[in-house]
Amino acid sequence: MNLKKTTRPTMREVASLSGTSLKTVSRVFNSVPTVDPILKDQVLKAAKKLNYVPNMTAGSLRRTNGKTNTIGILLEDISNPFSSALYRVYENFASEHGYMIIAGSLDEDANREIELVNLFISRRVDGLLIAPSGKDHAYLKREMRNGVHFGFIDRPPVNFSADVVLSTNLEGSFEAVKHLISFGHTRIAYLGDSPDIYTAQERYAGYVKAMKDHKIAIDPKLVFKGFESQDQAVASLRDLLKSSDAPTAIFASQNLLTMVVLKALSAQGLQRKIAVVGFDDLPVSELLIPGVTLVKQNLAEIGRLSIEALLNRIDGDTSKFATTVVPTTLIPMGSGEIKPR
Amino acid sequence: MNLKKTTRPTMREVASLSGTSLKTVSRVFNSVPTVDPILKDQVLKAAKKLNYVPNMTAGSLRRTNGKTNTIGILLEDISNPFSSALYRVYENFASEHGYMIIAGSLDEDANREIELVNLFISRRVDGLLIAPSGKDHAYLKREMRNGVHFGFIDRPPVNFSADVVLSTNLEGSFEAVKHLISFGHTRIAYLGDSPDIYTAQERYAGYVKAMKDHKIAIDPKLVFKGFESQDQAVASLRDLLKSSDAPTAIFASQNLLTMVVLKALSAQGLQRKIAVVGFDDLPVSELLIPGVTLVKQNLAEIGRLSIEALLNRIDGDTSKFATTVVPTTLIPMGSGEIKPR
DNA sequence: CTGAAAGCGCTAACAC
DNA sequence: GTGTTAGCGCTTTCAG
Repeated sequence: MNLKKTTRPTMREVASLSGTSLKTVSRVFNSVPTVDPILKDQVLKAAKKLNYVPNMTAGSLRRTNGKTNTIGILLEDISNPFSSALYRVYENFASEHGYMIIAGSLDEDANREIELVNLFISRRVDGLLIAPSGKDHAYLKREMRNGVHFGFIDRPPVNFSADVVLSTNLEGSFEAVKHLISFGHTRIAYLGDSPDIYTAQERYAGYVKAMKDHKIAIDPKLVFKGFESQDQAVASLRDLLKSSDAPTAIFASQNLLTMVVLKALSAQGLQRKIAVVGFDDLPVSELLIPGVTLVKQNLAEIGRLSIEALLNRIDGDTSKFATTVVPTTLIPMGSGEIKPR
Repeated sequence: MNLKKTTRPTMREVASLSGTSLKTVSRVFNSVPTVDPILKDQVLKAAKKLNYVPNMTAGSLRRTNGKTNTIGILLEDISNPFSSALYRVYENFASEHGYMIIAGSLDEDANREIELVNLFISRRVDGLLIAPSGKDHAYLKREMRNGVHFGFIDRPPVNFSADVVLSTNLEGSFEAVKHLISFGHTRIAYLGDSPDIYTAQERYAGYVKAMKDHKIAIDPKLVFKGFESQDQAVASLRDLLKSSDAPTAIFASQNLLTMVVLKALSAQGLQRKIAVVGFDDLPVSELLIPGVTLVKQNLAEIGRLSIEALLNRIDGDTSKFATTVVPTTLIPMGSGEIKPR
């Protein structure tokens, strides 16, 4: 086996081919204006001939501020539309501002969060944007002291301070349930994730508040938090719909759960009988009959605000940390406007 | 303004705190087995105390093979389910094998492809996996000579040789159209992307072959290639459905187009009258009534095969480049089994 | 089994 | 305006 030393050209080789010095080549590639146009031309020609591409990682090693122009993004699951839409916002923004993104999926695993934070720090990211799975972020304090910048999205950090961008989870749920109540419903089921999860807590609180505000007692038989699996959710819902306790309306506090509800209803031919409002966007919701009334988060705005704040921090902004709340929007499409029988 | 020299600890500091040498610390963090357990312990303690995280980018600078353990992925659009599903396959595989992924979206832009290839090479990726937008990949030859490895997915490269993983585009379309024919259809519309795009060409060829095999003449009025926009597609389709030339079945060769078809049909109450088969998966297709018959690509397999091949190349595999074809699967769900009136 | 010296490709500092 | 020297944080020799 021969050593496979990469034959990729270096700045030094460009320098010697162009008859200039290493430093002049460096100046040319860093767009330093005070370079003789003639030399610059020679350098560029030599670089082209050798197919030279600067080594950014070597550069940032010596660079004063040590910046790598890389930011790490930790999302729930990049294959899910919520995360991938955010990813795309970050990708576009980063690319416009000369940054590169590295991203990873956490899958609600607190250990994975710590692993990926370390992995990304070993690549010396300038900052990290996190939709957290962990329940304690004190471990990030040391990293922050070491110069890494942080921003949180979707859920706030615990035992740690940083910029945060959230949706109006409570208010959005409140609005959804109030919407159902305004059509005459009182038996409104709630489907949500485990109360471990911040957003699930908030959304449940919105449901409770709407019910209380309208003096409607909450029937515990209509409240579901944290199914074990999608199949179990479908089964529970099927049983509920067949029972004499069946609700006349359902609030599904998350897109996968909305899907479960829609499947269960259409399996029993109830999609025009029982009202549904879902939290989060749903692909092709407008193709369904009736259309699905949804409370949508403004992902473009969440993405923009969070990365803007992070890049400002990296650029030296030392103002107080801020929590920004981005409004959700209820969009009536039919399923949420069905009246009780 | 004070210099914000990052105070992040270095190997040297860990060495001096642990009373060992730089090299011993290096050995510990590289899991070299021949280190005195006592020294190792001291090093680990010191590292923990200082919150030391090794700098991988500095390491790969000096490392013999120059490997960065990073691979770049160029996809069509990470916010689209096809790309994000692939991304997730790569993320998992890479993470299991000690690699990191950096990814970007091309949006059918050939220049963006070149830009991102250069950007990723400036980060010294070990290899690049590309779902290409460009129509000429001769420019990659120099990079390959410089030691970068390449793999292509979804579409083959042009004027360049590398490993390729494709779906059975032609065969999948052929099967879809044959399926419609078997239910008695002869007026079958084709909706596809611009023939510039490899997959669109292949899928159209599958349509043509199925029609020819069954001696059905193709009516040019039923063939649509490359709409300008989604709105234009909806409008064209609406006009067609109202005209006397209306088809009895539609083959939509891509998921966005399938959505357009379903919208147009449901707007006119035709979803139970006109048969539809779509290429590619469609989120929540099973919620629709009727269910949507689809030709699905095996993304998990495409992802696995392509990254496996790439990592093998990086590890020194110099065997002949291979093109691997992954079968599609037709899944009857209702919409494709409607008979002509 | 351990450590000192050299140097990866680049930028910073300071001459010239 | 340009070049030289040093050195970023690490791994590689190679000598102990």
